[in-house]
Amino acid sequence: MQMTLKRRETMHRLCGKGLEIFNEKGYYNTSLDDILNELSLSKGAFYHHFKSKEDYFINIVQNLIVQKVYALLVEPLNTCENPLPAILESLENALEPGKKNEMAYGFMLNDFLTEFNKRNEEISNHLKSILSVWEVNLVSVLKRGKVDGHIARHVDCEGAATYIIASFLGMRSLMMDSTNGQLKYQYIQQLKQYFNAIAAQRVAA
Amino acid sequence: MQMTLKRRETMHRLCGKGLEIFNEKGYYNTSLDDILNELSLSKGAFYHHFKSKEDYFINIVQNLIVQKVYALLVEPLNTCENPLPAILESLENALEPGKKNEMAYGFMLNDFLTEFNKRNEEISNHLKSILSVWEVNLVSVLKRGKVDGHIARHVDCEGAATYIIASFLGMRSLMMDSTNGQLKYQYIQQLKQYFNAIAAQRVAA
DNA sequence: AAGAAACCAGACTAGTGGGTCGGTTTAGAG
DNA sequence: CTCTAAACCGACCCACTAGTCTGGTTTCTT
Repeated sequence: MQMTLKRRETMHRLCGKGLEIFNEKGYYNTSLDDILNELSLSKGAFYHHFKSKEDYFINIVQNLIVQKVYALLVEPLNTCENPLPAILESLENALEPGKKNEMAYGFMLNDFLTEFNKRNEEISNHLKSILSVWEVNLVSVLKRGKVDGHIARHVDCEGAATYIIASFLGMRSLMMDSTNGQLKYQYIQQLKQYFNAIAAQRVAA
Repeated sequence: MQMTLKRRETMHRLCGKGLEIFNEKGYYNTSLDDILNELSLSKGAFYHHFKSKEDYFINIVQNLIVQKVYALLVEPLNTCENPLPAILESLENALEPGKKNEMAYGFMLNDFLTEFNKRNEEISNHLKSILSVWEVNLVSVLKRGKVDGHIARHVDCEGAATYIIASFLGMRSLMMDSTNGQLKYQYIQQLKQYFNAIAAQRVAA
């Protein structure tokens, strides 16, 4: 099955570079040749592995993007401590500029969501389902926090999750330009204020 | 100078319909013919009035979009009361589905911002400057609220403004699909929580 | 060794969409 | 009524890009 290995390797290279360039320039503003030239591959190679540009991108979404969201935004939530600081840390980390040349700034979710929204329903649905996974996990973690007495009982966990996601996506829109260092700091600070408001009151005595 | 009137009228029709369709389908996903057909105008007519598609859109931004942002998000802030409810109301109103067929959902700012971000720096800058106007006004209103004792003294007004804008932009991303009625409600509720956190404590007695 | 299957090169097709250009209509001034 | 200039028309041009096709090369199987 050596051929399968070769296949996997080429597809992997294609997906990796694809995500990189799509993230950089946007999906519709990137031609296949842009990617192919960069990898010294040809149209023939590409269409041997993927049946269309759309199929290709869905592949990228379901492999690479899903993984990233899990690693950055879902798994860090599973600490047994107070969920609020855990959420805060995951968001802060996700907004971090990429180490070295890697994907930066909580990457792309908002960008792709917006780009495909009015253009390609199928891809749009894939992306939304990723968001949905994140949301579900956020909600469940918040609810657990309520049970554990870290979050006030009156809090609407679904609403809170939606709100957190919205603010995060919005920050990505604002951080697109260069002057960003303090934006992230400001965001985290204000989020803390909000978290204070939904945290259980620690009544001393 | 009747000709100038004719000119203005045609340009006005073009801009209005343009904003409508661009908002609906996105700028790059809308061809000039899409708009021209709708108005029964020709390429020739278009290029008689605008020097390019880009020039055309900048025109739309600087006339129509600026106006809408002012009307919906800036002017409502100028009440002499507590700024927090005023902000809340302006956001709620801006997220309202358009009456009749008008532009809906706090319209387009986030969408266009994202669409042009990696594509057209000039337009991108125009849009950012609109955001900036909103931000400046938010900050000044917040600061006034601090002076008037409605907002806690420790609050970072710039940070708060950024945060409010981010959450608003993010909501737009989330509200793109159909199931939205309660999203807005959730958002407003959570925003209230946040506002509670930054409001001056009313110590009774 | 030979044949098949996977892999890849690159010219070509077809469709799209921004922008151009010469000609035609319209409307207001004299 | 004429004459001019602005407004407008629409066929055409050109650059770009997703996707196809043919043919060649490598790699595995038997």
